[in-house]
Amino acid sequence: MVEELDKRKKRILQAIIQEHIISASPIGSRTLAKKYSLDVSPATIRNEMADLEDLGYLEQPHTSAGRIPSDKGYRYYVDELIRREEQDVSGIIKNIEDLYQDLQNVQDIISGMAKMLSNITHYTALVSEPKTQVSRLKKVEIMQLENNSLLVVLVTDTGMVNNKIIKLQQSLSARKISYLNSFLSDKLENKLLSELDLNYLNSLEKELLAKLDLSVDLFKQFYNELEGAFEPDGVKVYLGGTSYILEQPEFNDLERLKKMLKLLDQEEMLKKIINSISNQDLEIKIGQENELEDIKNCSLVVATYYISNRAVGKIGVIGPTRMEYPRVISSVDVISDILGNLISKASG
Amino acid sequence: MVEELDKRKKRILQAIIQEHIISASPIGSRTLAKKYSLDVSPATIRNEMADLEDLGYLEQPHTSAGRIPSDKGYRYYVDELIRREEQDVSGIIKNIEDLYQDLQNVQDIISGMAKMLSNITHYTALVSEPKTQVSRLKKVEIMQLENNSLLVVLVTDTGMVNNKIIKLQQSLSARKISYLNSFLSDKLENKLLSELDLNYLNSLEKELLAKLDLSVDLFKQFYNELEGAFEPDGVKVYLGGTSYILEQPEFNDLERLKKMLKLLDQEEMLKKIINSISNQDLEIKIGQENELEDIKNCSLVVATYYISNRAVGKIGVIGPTRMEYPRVISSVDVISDILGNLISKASG
DNA sequence: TTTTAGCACTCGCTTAACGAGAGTGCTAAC
DNA sequence: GTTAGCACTCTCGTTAAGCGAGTGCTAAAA
Repeated sequence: MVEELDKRKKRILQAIIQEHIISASPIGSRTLAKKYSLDVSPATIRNEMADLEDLGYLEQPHTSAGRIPSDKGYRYYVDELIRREEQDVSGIIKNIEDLYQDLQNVQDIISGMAKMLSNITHYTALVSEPKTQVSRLKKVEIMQLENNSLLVVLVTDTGMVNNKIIKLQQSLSARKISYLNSFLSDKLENKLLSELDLNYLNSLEKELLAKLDLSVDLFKQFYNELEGAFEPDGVKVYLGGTSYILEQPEFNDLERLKKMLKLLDQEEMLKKIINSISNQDLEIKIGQENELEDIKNCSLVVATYYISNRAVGKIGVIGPTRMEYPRVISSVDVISDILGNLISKASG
Repeated sequence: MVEELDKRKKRILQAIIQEHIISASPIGSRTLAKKYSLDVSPATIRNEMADLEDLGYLEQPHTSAGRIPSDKGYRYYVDELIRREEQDVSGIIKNIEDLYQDLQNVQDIISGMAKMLSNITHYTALVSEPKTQVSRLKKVEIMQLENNSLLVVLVTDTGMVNNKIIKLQQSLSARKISYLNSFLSDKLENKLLSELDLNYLNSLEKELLAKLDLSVDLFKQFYNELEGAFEPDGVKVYLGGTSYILEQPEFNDLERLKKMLKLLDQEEMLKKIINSISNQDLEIKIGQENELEDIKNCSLVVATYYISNRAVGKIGVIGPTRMEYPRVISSVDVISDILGNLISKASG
């Protein structure tokens, strides 16, 4: 399927894609001959272009228009024609990490990085929260707010803090609360959240009720929260720079624009999108390569970010297939690193 | 300025507005005569329409088009021509409160209500978090996470919970932490957040350092958080149903749509919008009545919501001046009540 | 005095026609 | 294998014509 192209074909394919990325319109043989020193006449280029079209790398919107790259063309470009390290964004970006140093709340860091990534790339950015399944519970604490309301605080080692106010019929003595805290700390802390399943929690409930005279109510609410707060599907997805899609000429069509914006408005959809990406360090999905019907005319560039060597979340951008891949790839790469670092530092 | 209109003029104005709200296009005399039983000929209606235009209630996009309502026309409609209680949405909405009963996190309640309001009205909804200045600090608690990191939890009586992980050079003994907690509880809890100014905090710092051997670091970080978390401008604004503006024909113009979406993409702007609304129970701003240049072609319907009788936040919708005012007004009214109730219960 | 019928006129919108421009594919010569 | 030349195709922007909805005015009717 992936034929080896001769040097001139490569050169021409690359030139067409680069030109198309800039102009967003079909590229003709004359333009190409003028702007790139290919040392052959337009007629020759035309022949080569016809070949590239036969091979599936180019498409013709209609007879007598120039050519545009196909998904396969972009794929070849990304895999073979660009050097990944080419772009040196690191210099510009180096100080971002310092800039965001004092954001110590994970949510703020994530939404900050979503904005940052979209600003750098000028595409819409997507970031998922750290996955809960691979997180450990670092701290469980119950505090009394008023006589019959408690605050439950849960902290994971990925820095996610979750809190809920629980209301009770009865009030609890300070002694009971303190017992409860040490009991829960003992049983829950440093456990993987995936270990805290219904079975385990039920057994805890029994054990606890045997020792302490408590309303069933409390524990039920408590583990509702635990389950709810950290359920796999509950992982939020943050968006940055939605309005950048407005700058893309491919969305000048009102219908397409509407479709896209509606899509980004549904959180369910964002979750699906980001979950459709495998756990590679950096994955690129071009057009039809996407499983989801609605984004088959888009490209995704998504990296996995790490907290203490665990792959916990994803960060990337979504845009038209005509995307500035080299710049975007470097940016996503760098920002994903920074994101991991910032969260690691913040969550100590 | 607000002339009294005779009965027929009122009737005609109302008919034009109602018709325009449905059709989104200029209304002519013939249409009006056909659809509404006004018992006069189109010619008569034309004369009346010309009068209404002279008085400023109607506008003509161009000669030989029908009339559309002016801002003044809508204002008259809202003030004089609709009965506020007319719409009975309460029935449909009654069970929303039950539905959301178990959402006990204030942020979730707010974003849930933003979505709900936008779904009911089919306009974009805006909701601001409870203002911090009028909130009391209900609970301050510092917990040890690891040797040199602490978790600070702040809870207000409006149910807002704020947490931050603080890193220190030294580690603190359990005794010190417990002392710190009772000290801070004593000095900070049940105070209005507006009272906790720099002066007060500085005096606390002195007092504390005198009694306890602490790194200056800790307290500095602590009150950075306190200041930061609850600063007036920090109040977030939640959006719901951005994509509903796509359904409005007035935004079928790509340029206008872009402008609007960019606007809603900037949180700063949303804050300005919602802060431009006075503290009335229900305020309606029609087109030019808005101070902000960018939304002079939009209408806002915004209600204040209350927690234990304090006006703490705002909830409303933004849409084209051609808005279904009666339905929107009732909806905003009802939902603002529900929002207040839900938060009160959750933070109770 | 108010209402109405009649009518000429205006304006926006849609459709069709047309020409310019860009680009192609093919053929034949280099 | 490469290139010049050329007829052909297709899009896009502009112009013109026709339609439809609606108006304002006048003069007659109520």
